[in-house]
Amino acid sequence: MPKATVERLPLYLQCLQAMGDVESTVSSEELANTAGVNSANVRKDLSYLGSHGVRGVGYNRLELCDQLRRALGLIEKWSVVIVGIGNLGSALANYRGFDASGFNVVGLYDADPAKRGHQVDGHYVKSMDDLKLDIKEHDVSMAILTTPAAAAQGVADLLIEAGIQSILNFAPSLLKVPNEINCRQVDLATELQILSYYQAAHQA
Amino acid sequence: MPKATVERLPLYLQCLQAMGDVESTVSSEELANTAGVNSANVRKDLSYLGSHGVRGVGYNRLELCDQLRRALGLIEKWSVVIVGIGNLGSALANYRGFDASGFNVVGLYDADPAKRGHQVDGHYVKSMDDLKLDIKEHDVSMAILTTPAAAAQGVADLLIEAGIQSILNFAPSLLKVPNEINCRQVDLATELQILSYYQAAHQA
DNA sequence: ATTCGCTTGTGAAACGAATCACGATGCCCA
DNA sequence: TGGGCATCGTGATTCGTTTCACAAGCGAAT
Repeated sequence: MPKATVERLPLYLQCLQAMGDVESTVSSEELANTAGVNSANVRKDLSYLGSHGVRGVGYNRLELCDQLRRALGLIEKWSVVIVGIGNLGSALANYRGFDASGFNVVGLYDADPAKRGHQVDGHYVKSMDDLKLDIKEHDVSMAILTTPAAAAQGVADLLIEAGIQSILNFAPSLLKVPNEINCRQVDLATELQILSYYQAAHQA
Repeated sequence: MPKATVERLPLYLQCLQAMGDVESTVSSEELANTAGVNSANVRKDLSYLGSHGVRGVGYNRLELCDQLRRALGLIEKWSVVIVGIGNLGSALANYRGFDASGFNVVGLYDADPAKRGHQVDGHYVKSMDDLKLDIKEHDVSMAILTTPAAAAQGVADLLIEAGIQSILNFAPSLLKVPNEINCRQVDLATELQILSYYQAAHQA
């Protein structure tokens, strides 16, 4: 499945869920409009799912949701840890959107002893020493990294050693990870900078 | 300038800044390694800046930083408002990375009266009623949206009416905006879902 | 002054993704 | 039962981006 397609599947899922229960069937055209893409693109994307829409009618909404969830691996509930419980880490720990889509935050960790014992969203913040054992014990495969940039690589190495397979990194620093580890970088300042470019260009 | 290039410029800037003051000159190869891209790609990207590296030597690090900042429009200091002061909004208000790259958070707004008067990072949370006037008065051109999904479109419309030109939207809902408005969508759950896909695929 | 090694800048080629265009197909209704 | 309409699935095309490959240029050393 093309990378570009994979990155659109969550969008489709979101759009379908937002449609409410009114419509039992959607056309590629409809979905394309709400998702802001070309309808042929939608059809091609969905065709990778082995999805079978019905010609003349469209796709069954609930069935399509199901297929998307299955394709995205959202059938199983993934366990996630968050490392770095600053402002952003706390916010993510409290974020309800994760649970809603099949992710289960099972532990919060921070290197700063002052943070320990504090409770965030019903979880006690634990020490980095607990990290490795917890990951192995609870079969955690995903981690969210919200440490300062300087600490990110070290923590990533630790996580990988403990058996983590996917990392979502919010620290503004590029991680060096082995090929078999999935890693995505989200940088808030970067996003603003991109906007800044277009805005500056627009004014010129 | 190609879209793909624009999205890499902040990365280059980040890499160059992280290099410390040791090196006064960098080759495309070096920068490519730290940024995780192909060196020819780096050179082509930089060539759009009208940058002139020196053959046999490389690029002057500081000069290149400067050129990147100029290209990205980071010379002028942008004023930013944050709307929706929940967990994520508060975290972003406290985030130091924005100031560091030329953005200045000038106001926080929330529809919930219970939030008013609370202070976050030295700013009082204000009412939505103040939003429009503040934007016009202080010539604010960028907004960060961290409201619940259901409120996002309404707030976006309000912001645009008030003269905002760029929106960074963290709400998990796609915004309909006029063409001339720059809008970027960052969805945390989406990111995890993409990771989920690759991880599930990897295990199969 | 000449040679050598390194690095840039860029045309050309390869690749991947988006879009177009249309045949194929299923549903509804007369 | 047949015709018409709506929509899918997909080959062909176009577009944008990445990568390759190499000539041109600069600096250092001899």
